[in-house]
Amino acid sequence: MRLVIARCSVDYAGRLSAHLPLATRLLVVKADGSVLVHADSLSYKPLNWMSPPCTLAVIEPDPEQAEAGVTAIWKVAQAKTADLLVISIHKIVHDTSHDLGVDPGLQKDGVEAHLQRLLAEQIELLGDGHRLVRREYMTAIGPVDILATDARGASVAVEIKRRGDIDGVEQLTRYLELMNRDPLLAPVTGIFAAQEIKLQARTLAQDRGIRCLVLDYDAMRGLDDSHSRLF
Amino acid sequence: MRLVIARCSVDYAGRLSAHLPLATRLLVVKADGSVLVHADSLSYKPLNWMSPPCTLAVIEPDPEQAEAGVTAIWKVAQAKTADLLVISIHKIVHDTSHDLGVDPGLQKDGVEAHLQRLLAEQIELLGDGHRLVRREYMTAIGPVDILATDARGASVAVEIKRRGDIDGVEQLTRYLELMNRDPLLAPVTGIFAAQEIKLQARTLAQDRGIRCLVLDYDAMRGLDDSHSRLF
DNA sequence: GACTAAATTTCGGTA
DNA sequence: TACCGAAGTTTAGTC
Repeated sequence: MRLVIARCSVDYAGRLSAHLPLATRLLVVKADGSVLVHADSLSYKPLNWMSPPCTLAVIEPDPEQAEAGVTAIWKVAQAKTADLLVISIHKIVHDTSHDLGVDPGLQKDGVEAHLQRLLAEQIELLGDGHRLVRREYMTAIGPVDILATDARGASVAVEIKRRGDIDGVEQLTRYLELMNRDPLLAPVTGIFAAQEIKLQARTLAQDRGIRCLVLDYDAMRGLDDSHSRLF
Repeated sequence: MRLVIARCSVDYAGRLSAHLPLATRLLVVKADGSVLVHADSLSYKPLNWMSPPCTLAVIEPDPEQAEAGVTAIWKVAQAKTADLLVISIHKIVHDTSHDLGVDPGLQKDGVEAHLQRLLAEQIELLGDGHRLVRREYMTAIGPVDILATDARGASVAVEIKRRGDIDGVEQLTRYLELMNRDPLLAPVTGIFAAQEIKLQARTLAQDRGIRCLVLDYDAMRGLDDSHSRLF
């Protein structure tokens, strides 16, 4: 990610035409090539931007532009459409680059990861006497969201979804088949936990002996002490 | 505007709850207090943000949080609603502040400023023999968008709007009254130019002897050589 | 100032 | 993959 603070004017031509007069603004060039133009106030939305995929070309100003004080021109072109963003830079005040790496669980994370953490903390929601073994229990075909034990000490594998669909039941079924081959774990029973469980998924789960558990996100959030400690 | 690159986790509670796991991200604190959390990819939209009016408080982590590696906690609270954004900072990689000043014509500008520039370049659109005197001609009550002369050398004041409304006619009327008191300028006639002129505005203008001119933005843009030079 | 409709809408889920 | 609808919607224009 490259951060530039520069005195510049901006022209955008695409689905609409827009022009921003000369002023000092923040220019952000992200790793995927997208460009954001931000002012120092008014909302989270950039004044102008270019969405990926796009390419940035830095070109020299022509004599007339140079005469007007332009030191460099950034041309940001959309790869798929004809959209074009032109930033005429007069003076660069700040220019740094940073390697941020890939953001983890960018969208997958959110409610589902939160639900997993909450259920791990409130493991008794699975039933009296249940105890947490660990979250993200690794198997050969991927991590099981939660591994626990029931009141009798038998293993319980929990698959968590925001919306409980057939796919989730199939996924849990694969885990259970694999885990039940492990003599140290077997017998392993399954719990399919979600905020909302579709009828087809519920039917399939019950047919396979998998218990269904509907999670009340708001109630769980209210009980979460680490949450109430933060807020 | 303050730019911080930090390894952090983020929690938001408001109209929804969201959690972002630990990762390196860009934090932008704008002059109006608003805060943006950006990742290094995927769209112009921040991962999380807080809209103004809001207040930022930096607090010390409690022992348990410090043990987990948290060095500082930013609490960003919305002034009007109960929305709260909590950024748990583990490590600050970069931290700079910059005075950007107020962005000029933030929304007023856009098409209108572009129209003004285009009309100044294509002053013959006012009629044969017209010549540009200057843009943003200063008067005691504010700048007239364009001052020109007609074929006979008489002064012409032009008020430009994107959408021609009653207000714009009133504004031009005030300028004309003032300018016609100046013996060096008088007599000054008025032209009300806009992409679209409302019937009421047109009627009022004609009643006051002000000529109406509908501008074809796309056609003017196509004729603008500085525009075709940029794009 | 409240309401309505568009947005360079974006973003997610569903068929 | 295309369509449909919500969004922490935001934003601009109308009444």
